[in-house]
Amino acid sequence: MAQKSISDLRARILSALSDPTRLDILEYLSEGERCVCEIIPAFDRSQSTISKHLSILYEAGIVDRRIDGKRTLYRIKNERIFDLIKDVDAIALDYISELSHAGRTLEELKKADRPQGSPAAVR
Amino acid sequence: MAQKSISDLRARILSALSDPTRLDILEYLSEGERCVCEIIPAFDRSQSTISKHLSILYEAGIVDRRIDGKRTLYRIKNERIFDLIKDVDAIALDYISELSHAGRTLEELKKADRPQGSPAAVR
DNA sequence: TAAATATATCGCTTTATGGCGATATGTAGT
DNA sequence: ACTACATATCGCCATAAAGCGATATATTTA
Repeated sequence: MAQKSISDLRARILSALSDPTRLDILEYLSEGERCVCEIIPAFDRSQSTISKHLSILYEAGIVDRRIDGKRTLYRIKNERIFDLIKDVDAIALDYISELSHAGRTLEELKKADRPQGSPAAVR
Repeated sequence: MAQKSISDLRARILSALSDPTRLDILEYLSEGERCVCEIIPAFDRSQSTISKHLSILYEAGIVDRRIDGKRTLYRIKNERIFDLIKDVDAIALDYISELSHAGRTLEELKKADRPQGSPAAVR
């Protein structure tokens, strides 16, 4: 059988994190458990695309899910994912300060980049 | 112009990290600055492939490089990359313990997965 | 049980990625 | 200037990934 190295495992998790939409979904889920029906309208992507992204995050062990009636609820599995993202930002900051990206700071980028609407009640 | 979000920037860095060979290169560089001519023989990949991987790490702002005579020396730019990898491991550990991957632990995987030779002096 | 709702999966297209050998570029030594 | 060495880049191929609409599956409500 194919020997799976720790680097393969790490790369699998990091691949799951290497997409902007999935990173946005994780930030969205940082506010708490949400059903797919709430996540879809918060992003400018088709239902099938969002479902796929959620599956990828699930299979990488980054989020967990449970079924409640006809809904499926997703949640962050390990809060440490946000520490990881902070480390990414620290590296991004090096990058930005170096290139002086039109004077934009990481904070400015953060503000300019929220998903299209906050979690709303779903009846 | 295309608006670059913080998620795009994060994804760019995370994409650079989402390959096992590049992760191995980073571990190799954790021991200190190394020239390409040392890195190549430590990995089972062609010269062009290693050079490409190094460029990807460089362009993502993860490693830095300097030219010394006919050599190019690469080094880790921000040690925080290793904190990031520790966070990945914490998530990987969840994943492993859950699936009980044939009883293998992360530590066992680490031991089984070293590059093929330690940095050696290059004259 | 029929209709509505929620989600996952399939099939497809387009684009990105990793790999390689060959070639180009640049530096050092002869 | 010529040769060897070190590294980057090019062109190509094979595979993976992201996107979508259509369809399948499961659950609730009528």
